[in-house]
Amino acid sequence: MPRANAPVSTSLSELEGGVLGIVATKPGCTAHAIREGFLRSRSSHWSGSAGAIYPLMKKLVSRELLKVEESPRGSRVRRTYTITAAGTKELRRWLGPPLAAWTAAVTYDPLRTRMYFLAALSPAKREAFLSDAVRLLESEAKELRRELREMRGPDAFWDRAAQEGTIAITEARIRWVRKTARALRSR
Amino acid sequence: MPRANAPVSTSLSELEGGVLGIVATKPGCTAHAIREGFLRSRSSHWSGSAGAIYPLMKKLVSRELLKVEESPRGSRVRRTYTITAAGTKELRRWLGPPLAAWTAAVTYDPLRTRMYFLAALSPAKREAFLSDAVRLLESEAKELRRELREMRGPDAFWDRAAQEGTIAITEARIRWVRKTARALRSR
DNA sequence: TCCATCATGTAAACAGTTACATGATTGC
DNA sequence: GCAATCATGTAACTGTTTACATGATGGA
Repeated sequence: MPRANAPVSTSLSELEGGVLGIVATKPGCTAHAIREGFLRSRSSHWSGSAGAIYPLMKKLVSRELLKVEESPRGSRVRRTYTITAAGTKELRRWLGPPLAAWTAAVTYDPLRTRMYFLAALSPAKREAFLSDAVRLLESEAKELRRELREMRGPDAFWDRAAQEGTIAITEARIRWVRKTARALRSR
Repeated sequence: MPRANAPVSTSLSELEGGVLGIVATKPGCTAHAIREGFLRSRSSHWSGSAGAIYPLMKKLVSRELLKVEESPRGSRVRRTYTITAAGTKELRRWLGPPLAAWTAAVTYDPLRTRMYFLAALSPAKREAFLSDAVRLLESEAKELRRELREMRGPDAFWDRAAQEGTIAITEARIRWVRKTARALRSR
């Protein structure tokens, strides 16, 4: 049985919340611009694939969380999006407070997942794994710091705050891998 | 057109690598036991749903990365798994070195995702968001430290190392949110 | 005898990726 | 005129979740 038209208040998924947030901060943006944001992001979590974004925009419009303005562009249409009052309400609900406990839970880290199983490698490979990890993390941190330096102006307060989070966590990962390497050598 | 039987060397997905690693460290385990591990884990990344694990075990057996032993249990069969030589090889390849750059990339953090959009909240709600986040992160850290204390013995070296990673990152998140709250107040 | 736990699985739905396909606009 | 970029979309596929369904074993 298909669910009745627009169940109104199923809570937002992470991608939906993120897209709604982007539109809220960049009113009048296109789906393409939203994609670009995901594509440029250093997080590998979402690809920003067209197949994810375009259908999602339609869905958010049909749920009346976004409104769309269509301007003709030859045989095509250019669509720009703005958040509605209902959309802002849903965005705020998604943001919290209150925050769901899982939002603070341990996050997925492919390096950590692999760490559990390093016993399967030879001692030499383990060392190489750890130094490889440090090298990659350091280049990541460097790039993140460079990005931070380019975020200027009072409007960028929350962007900078978030970026400082990525840096803090990357630096914590570096210290952690280094510490593990030391512990391994002095075992 | 279905792809030709067992393409042998498509590289492992994260879940496949993880399952292979678990079987390598717990030879003779059941699919059920692997599920339990995911279900108990504090990371919300995988649910450990039966619909993910059971078909995956079959796939890994058909790729000859795992071998299965079947023992009758009434009208059912109990299946225990062991890693094969080919499985160990694939596991090592998945673990690295060399590590792919994306394994060190910024990880997904629902708190950070929300942080980008806090301008959409009232000042009071922002403060509440941040203190809520700290509270949740601290209870997470406490639980993680408790788990660490229970990991004893020389066999648990890598489990402890990974757990120390979760703690280090959670503590970094706490400092980051606290710092953001301070910056916000003195803006 | 009954309950908790161990154990195995499937079917439908869903979210997101990959790969493809196309057109419009702007600047050189 | 041509290339880069802006822009919109679809179809097939894949990997997961959700929800359901069932049976065996061991201990109180």
